[in-house]
Amino acid sequence: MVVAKGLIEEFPLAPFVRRLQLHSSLSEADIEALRALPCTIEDRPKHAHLVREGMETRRTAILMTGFAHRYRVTSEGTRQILTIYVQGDPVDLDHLFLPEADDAVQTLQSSSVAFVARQAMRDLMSKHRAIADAIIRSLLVDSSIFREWTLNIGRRDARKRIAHFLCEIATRLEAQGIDPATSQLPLTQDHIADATGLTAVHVNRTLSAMRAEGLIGRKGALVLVPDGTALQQIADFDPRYLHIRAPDPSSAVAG
Amino acid sequence: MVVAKGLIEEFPLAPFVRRLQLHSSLSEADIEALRALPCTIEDRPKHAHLVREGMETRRTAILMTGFAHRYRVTSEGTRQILTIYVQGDPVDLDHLFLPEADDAVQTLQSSSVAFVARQAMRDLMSKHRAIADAIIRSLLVDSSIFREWTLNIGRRDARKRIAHFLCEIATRLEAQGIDPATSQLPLTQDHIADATGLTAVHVNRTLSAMRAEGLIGRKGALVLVPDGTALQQIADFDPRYLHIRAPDPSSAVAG
DNA sequence: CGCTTGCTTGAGGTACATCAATAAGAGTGG
DNA sequence: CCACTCTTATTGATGTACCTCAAGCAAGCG
Repeated sequence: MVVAKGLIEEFPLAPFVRRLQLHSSLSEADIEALRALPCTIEDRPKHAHLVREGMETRRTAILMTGFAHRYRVTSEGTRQILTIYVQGDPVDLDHLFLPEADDAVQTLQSSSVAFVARQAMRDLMSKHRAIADAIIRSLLVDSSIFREWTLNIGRRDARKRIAHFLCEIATRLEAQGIDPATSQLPLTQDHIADATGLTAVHVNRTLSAMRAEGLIGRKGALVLVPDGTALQQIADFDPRYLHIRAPDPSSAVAG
Repeated sequence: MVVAKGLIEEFPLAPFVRRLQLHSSLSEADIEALRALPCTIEDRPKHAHLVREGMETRRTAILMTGFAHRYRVTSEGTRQILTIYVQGDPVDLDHLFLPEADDAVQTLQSSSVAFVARQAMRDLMSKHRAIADAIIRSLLVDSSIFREWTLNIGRRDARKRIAHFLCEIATRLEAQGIDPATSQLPLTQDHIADATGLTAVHVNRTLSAMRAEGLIGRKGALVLVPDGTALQQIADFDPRYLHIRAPDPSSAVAG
């Protein structure tokens, strides 16, 4: 049975499907199977933990709206943010295959989260080869992003690091159909510091300088500038590591 | 047909199987299938590229002996080493699922490499669920290691960073049945610098200090100290992120 | 041997951290 | 709608871990 476009828009996991389609092409049958995947949508407040270190989980979480971040903490208590999750991102696919979580995932603002039973997801993967591949590809892209962060923190100065970090988020939001120039990022300067391996004070000074040059938007709430070309140049940003493929018109989920 | 232990020792991909068993348990049938997997073993000299950025590959490489590293380079030409590969590590499983390589992999010393046709590996995965799971788990563990490097570089000082880096390699070598105290690591101080986000000069000074304290072995060729407990304490090293499970006696490949 | 590659050491500079205080929002309850 | 509190942003002064440049040395290797 073919599903009309209008209907597809409605189904709960649509942002997730869109996310998978960023890297993989799915047939109508695959999409239909994802549509039928049982899940529960729950709202979570700001700063809620979706995953905690050492936790064992029976279900896997997918971010439907809002933002979250994954982090680890040193024995001295300093935090390193490891990645930012945006709409449509599965946040803990690791748990489908690894027995215990090695880091924590926390919402950045009140968010809506889809939970899928671990076994249901695995069954789906074994029944639909293309979905299994799409999920593996999703893991690999995440992995590529982690590596880019290592490069970013290890080999770029504060200005470039922050610029690169912002470029990545903007690009990923855009790929998910969200305009980064209008949507405020719920990131404090502390978050940016912990994501880039800097201190909040230094992030503040660097951001001020960048704002003065018009590289990023207004003070207070962080807003990205409409045309990020200048920012990308500073950041040495090459989006290839995100592996976002040209949109495939034949299997579009979003209008 | 059951394979005698003695025979298993012989087969070419044994180090790879041992590596998979670090995280997954495989049945005799699975091991037999891996044993039958067609591959060619080739020797590569020091500094040979196994993967190059942008390259498209029909076959996937597994390190049988020796060492290699994965790296990226900024537009300014600075290098960041992203991970070290040791005996048994598959170095480019990404290519099984992603069309193009986003970083380069280079040997650190003359090494022996097994090449498996991309399609053969994928066929094996679809026929043997446990092997597919083992490979996915392998990807996830790699991913966890990348994240730990981000934490290491982002939130620890030079001394701890280097200590942590060395602890990781020692632990991974040990898990593969190699004694890190006797095997010399073919790492220059340049490599350590690029892996930890430091400069070679600073690595040199930090290593000297650590040697003076007896934390690591002799000058010249880098050798790890037999008992790395002190090093681990300094490094804030908790091996859980490596996800090495207790060895499973029922399916041991190595004696 | 000379040449290359990697290690070592010194002097001086700087990008970032730390500490500390103030200001500005943003939410909350009365 | 104000007063209160808590969080986040801002700014200044000072410190330091690490970088840069530069030179000398040791050792492997053709």
